[in-house]
Amino acid sequence: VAKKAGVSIGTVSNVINGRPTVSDQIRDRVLKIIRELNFRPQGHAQTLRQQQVSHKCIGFIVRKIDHPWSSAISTGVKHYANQKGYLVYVASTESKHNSEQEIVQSFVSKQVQGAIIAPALDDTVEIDHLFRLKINNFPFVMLEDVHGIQVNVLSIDNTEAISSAVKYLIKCGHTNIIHFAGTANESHTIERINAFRQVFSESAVKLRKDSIVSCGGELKDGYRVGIDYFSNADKNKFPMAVICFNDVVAFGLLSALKELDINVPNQVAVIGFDDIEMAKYWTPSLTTIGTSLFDMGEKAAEMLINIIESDKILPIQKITLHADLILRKTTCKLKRTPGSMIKNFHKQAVG
Amino acid sequence: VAKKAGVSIGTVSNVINGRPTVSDQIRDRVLKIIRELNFRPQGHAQTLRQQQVSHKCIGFIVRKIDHPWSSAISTGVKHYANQKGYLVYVASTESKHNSEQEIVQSFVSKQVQGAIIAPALDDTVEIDHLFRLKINNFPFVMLEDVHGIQVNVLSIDNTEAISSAVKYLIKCGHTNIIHFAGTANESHTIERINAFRQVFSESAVKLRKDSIVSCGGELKDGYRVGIDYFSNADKNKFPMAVICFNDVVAFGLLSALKELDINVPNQVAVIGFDDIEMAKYWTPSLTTIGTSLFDMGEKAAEMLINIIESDKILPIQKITLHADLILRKTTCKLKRTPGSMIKNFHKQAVG
DNA sequence: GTGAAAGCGCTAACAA
DNA sequence: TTGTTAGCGCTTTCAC
Repeated sequence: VAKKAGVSIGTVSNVINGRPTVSDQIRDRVLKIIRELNFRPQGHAQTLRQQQVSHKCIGFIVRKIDHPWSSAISTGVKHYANQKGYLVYVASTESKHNSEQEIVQSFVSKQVQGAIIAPALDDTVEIDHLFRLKINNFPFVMLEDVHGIQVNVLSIDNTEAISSAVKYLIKCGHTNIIHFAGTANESHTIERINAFRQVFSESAVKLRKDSIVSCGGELKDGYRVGIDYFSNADKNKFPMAVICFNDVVAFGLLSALKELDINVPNQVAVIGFDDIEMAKYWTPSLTTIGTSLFDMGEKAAEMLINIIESDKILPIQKITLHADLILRKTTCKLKRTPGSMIKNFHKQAVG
Repeated sequence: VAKKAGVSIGTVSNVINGRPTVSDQIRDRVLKIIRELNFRPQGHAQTLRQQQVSHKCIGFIVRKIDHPWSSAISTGVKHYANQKGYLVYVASTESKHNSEQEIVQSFVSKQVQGAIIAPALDDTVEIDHLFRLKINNFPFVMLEDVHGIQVNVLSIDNTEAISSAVKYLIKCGHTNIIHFAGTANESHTIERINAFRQVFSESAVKLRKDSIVSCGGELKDGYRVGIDYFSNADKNKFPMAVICFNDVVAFGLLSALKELDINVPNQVAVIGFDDIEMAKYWTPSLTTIGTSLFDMGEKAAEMLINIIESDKILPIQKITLHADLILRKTTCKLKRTPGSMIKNFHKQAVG
């Protein structure tokens, strides 16, 4: 290392670690050489030698870091982890599978002690890296179930959630209910679509072929698809109801409906998913389906840290959280029969 | 390690790394022992030995991970970093200073190669850890200037930003302009308050004593303070204008004003700060001050990675970005003189 | 106040 | 196929 450049070797170590047993003269010289060589000590070797329990920390792998869903869960994870003395690193895969593998691998090599993973699933599910983790007894908790391997899972009951939303809409008098679905390939998207289909198969209300609209999971998707769908929409179909893949899609849709002068909730009812903080503050405040994301984060962190701190191997846990329908202002009971509504609202829209 | 438990030692290594030169019988036995002992290999030692350039990665230290400002910048950071083959870890300090120190230290020990830091500043600014970084030639870029040390900085021109907003409001005919200020101790908060004061000192319009309202930086702060302030507000003071610390505070305020049936922008004009994505989609869409946060993230990552990849020490860089006023629907030119407005709007509010 | 040497846990190359 | 050994870059102990 920098020893050749100036003097000895243990001395350099003493300088770097600010030990007082070094003469000012030598210290200055060493410091100068270090700067000249742009020398950066290797943390790995330091911690290895020091046997320091380095800083305890866990990782959280999300699909999109700028999505409120991720952020809200992060906050819960962090809260619990910090209590237990762990730092949290958040890394985003952008739903790319090889990105997930890289991150996982880097966590292992960096001695991150465990991970919470919102998996980036696509069609060709590769889970080699998860097997590798298991071999290394690397603790991790998934936020979605993964087929083909026994893992710890904390997830949400999408089927029940969608079902309660659809049933509520039907009770309100809606017959024309559609779903703005999320990004293809994501397991939440698929589960929610399936749940949507299933509820209809068990109910008197019919599901139309075009009831499931492929949309995406972001604000701009909701807006774009909202404009596309409703600017050409047959007003005779009103009142309608849209269950959105998540809250931000719902926000985008609400923005589009506002622009098209379509009344919410009377002409079109909107339901979101996740209950992010802003849902309550939006105008009109958003009816949505959700469980406390903060609690979910805390729970995931708790599961993970239990595994980390146990010296025995714990049995696999699979926990499913229930989501509640939270009624706000983007839905309401329809006052009249759909038939009479049509003219009424049409008139209103024109006048 | 696990050698004593079963057989030899290099063999265990071979098993863990899935090398094919191991008999099934031994592999199974070793695997079983590993599981029994809950043995987790040390990534540090592995990478040290392998001299693998481990995965290149950088860290991003934010104050609040669930704040859209952080998320938006993260996205830019990640985009640029990934292009260059770096992973990004995001860690949040919750504005706690010792948390920042811990994270920085853990980055160093984990061989994260550089960091972008949104500093958690409080009154007693401690920057020992930053000095330590400099000694180690650890590359970092700050998103706010720090006194007492020469560091690389990418920041935003708060003074110019606030100034342009105030001037615009005055041009619109506003005379009663207030500021919902952010969290105390944060340098953005202080800079914006100072800028606010300064503009008035240079203008004909007077600043009242109570024009700066301590609020906070979150959605619920904007809502709470909005309700407090305007439910008791003297309607004679209308029209007013509020420059908020950031966009989410503005959202909270808009929600409060809606609840209080106060018209935006005619009775109260609102300006945000940051121009986060939702600002455009909110109803009414939010007038705000901002620079592209995505670009800012990219720029910060670019600065950082340049430093990392240079074998020489680069000169300190300080870059200030300009923020533009983005006019949307929460502000407008006032049509009449303030005097005549009062009765007019009062009537409207009652009717 | 400074230098030499041992050894952290692991992998890779080689010997058995 | 398995066991043995050197050595990654650093810190630390102990002579000097």
